[in-house]
Amino acid sequence: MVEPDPWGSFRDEAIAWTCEALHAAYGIAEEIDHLVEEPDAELADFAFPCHAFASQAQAAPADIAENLEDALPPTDEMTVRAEGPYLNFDVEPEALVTTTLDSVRERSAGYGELPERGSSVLVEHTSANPTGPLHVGRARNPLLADSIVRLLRAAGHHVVAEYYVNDMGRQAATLVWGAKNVDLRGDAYELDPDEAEAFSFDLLAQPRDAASKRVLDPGPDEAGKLDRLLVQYYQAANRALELHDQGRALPDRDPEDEIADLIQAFEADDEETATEFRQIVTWAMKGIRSSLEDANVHHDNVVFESELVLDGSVERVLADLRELDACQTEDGAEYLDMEQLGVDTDKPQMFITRGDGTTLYGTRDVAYHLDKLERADELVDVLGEDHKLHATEIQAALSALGIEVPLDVVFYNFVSLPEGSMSTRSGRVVYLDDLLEESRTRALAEVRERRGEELSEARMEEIADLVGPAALRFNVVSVQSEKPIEFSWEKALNFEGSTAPFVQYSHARTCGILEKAGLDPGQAPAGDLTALMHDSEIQLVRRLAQLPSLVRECADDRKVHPVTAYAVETAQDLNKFYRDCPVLEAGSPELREARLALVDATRQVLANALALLGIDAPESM
RNA sequence: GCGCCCGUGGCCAAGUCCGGAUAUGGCACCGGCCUCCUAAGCCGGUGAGCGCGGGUUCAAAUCCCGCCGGGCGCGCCA
Repeated sequence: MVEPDPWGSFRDEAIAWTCEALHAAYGIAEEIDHLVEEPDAELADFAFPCHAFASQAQAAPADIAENLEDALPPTDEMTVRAEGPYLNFDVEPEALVTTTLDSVRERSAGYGELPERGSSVLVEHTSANPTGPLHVGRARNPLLADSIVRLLRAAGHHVVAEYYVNDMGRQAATLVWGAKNVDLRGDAYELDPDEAEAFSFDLLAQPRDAASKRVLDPGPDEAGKLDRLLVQYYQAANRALELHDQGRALPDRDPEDEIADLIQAFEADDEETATEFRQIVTWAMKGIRSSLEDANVHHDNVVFESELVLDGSVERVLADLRELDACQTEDGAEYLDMEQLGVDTDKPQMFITRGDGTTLYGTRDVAYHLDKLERADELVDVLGEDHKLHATEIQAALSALGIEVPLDVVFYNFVSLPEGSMSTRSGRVVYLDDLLEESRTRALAEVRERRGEELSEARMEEIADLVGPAALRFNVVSVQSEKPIEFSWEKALNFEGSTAPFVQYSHARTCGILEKAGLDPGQAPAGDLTALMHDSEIQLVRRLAQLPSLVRECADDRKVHPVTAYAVETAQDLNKFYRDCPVLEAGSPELREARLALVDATRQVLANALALLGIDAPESM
């Protein structure tokens, strides 16, 4: 049985020894896990700063370090030395190399994965309103969350990724209203001259003309990617609402009322209305899911909020919420008094029904969380930071119902444009599709320039398909999720430095070496590894050893940016090794074999790290 | 106005949760490296003391307080 987590096992050992020595020398018995550091590689693998115990031990930190060193038995796994106030540990190269490379070889694609934890986690993510294509601002959600899902799976959880479709709210209703009432051909409507330019849509008294029919009953080839068409109806509907408010359009109608009527009819399960919503939402979702597939993001399950309303779940939750003392009424609408629930928020009232009796997003989301809870042990929601208040509200509502939900919410900041945040409604957006397409095109140009003479056109296109979307994904996900990102085409399409293409390229190099050695990936012989002694070799192995620990940390903290850093660092270490240590022309057959094993292991680790990011590793590029 | 998040070389990020050894990468810039396993690469160099001001501590980019700048929120929207 190989060690699944080489670095973690050495670290645990260093901690255990330090504890023992601390106890033996000073009678101190304390948890010191958090004190043990991993400083720069030249300094030590693990370090224990002794300052913390100076007063307890009644000794200078440097003396403590000396005493601890003396108290520790020598082993062939790790060396220990006192250096000033630090007790430094170095894993013996031989132990490091054999433990690590054996583990990688044995576990191959599973290297990095941790033992089953037996708990199930339901990760809800993306859940963008089905009103149009995914834009880059929101796309941070699926890109981030899909990697969190992969990390949790690697960490041994059973994970379900779910998309919650808000098909019954005002946004969806606005789109439906638009699809039924707006003609996008845009000629005859009378407006101020400057308005006409901004709003070139024709609002029709008659629903379902040619254009809206196209939405409600599209031809076979339009059904695939209808989100881009639909969003125009959504934008037009919003524009109509705005103009109507200003008294400049639809003087004898009230779009707002008509939208409210749609919601009421849907909640009352009016068949025709339900069909319209379902159809339009399904088309929008088809477009969104196809974009997600292009970005290699997967959901295991899609839940429509209307299901929860129509099957009575929301009604049952509502009944329970009404029982609460905190539930009060204002103008016929019901709300929960947050202060009474002991929650200090910006909004003291959490409305759970409208005056017309229809429910609100928050109410339905409470029901949805209860539903999720029946299907998993732990919940993770990935939400934009604009949902922070909403998240506290539903958690407050849930705990008011006496349900402690093991819910972890991961917030992210939006990707914005230099001129401000992206907005579907206004059309100030960069769509994910366009960016993916652009990235692919750019990648193809790059491959052609570099390898145009050697590779076939088909192969170059394959590579571009792997590299373009990967560059984008890597880029978005390499920044800590709570930091804002300002979008720039230049950065998004950069293929040098800390990027996916650099990591992929390094992976391709390992494959190139193996190929020249006549070996298939994963087939390097398990020879005598003790020949690996060069600093660059050891540093590379050290890096490989760390993947499982990284997975544990990232999965537990639900963060993915350290994985991108790790992938880049591994590639950098590989490139240094590549520079310093000839493989095919190594000095001896033993060394050559050992280096081939290291190359093969690195190939595997790079591929595994990229897999956590939803990125495929090409064998050549 | 109130609440939450962010503020690190010219630019972009890591490090901040759990305070410790000369602050780590990338882009850009300057200078080198393709008779040698793919130059989407490698080596060297210039450049920050971590928004500002206090405080705690043997020790602060990391903790506390105040301020400034940016984002988000404060809907019978989602």
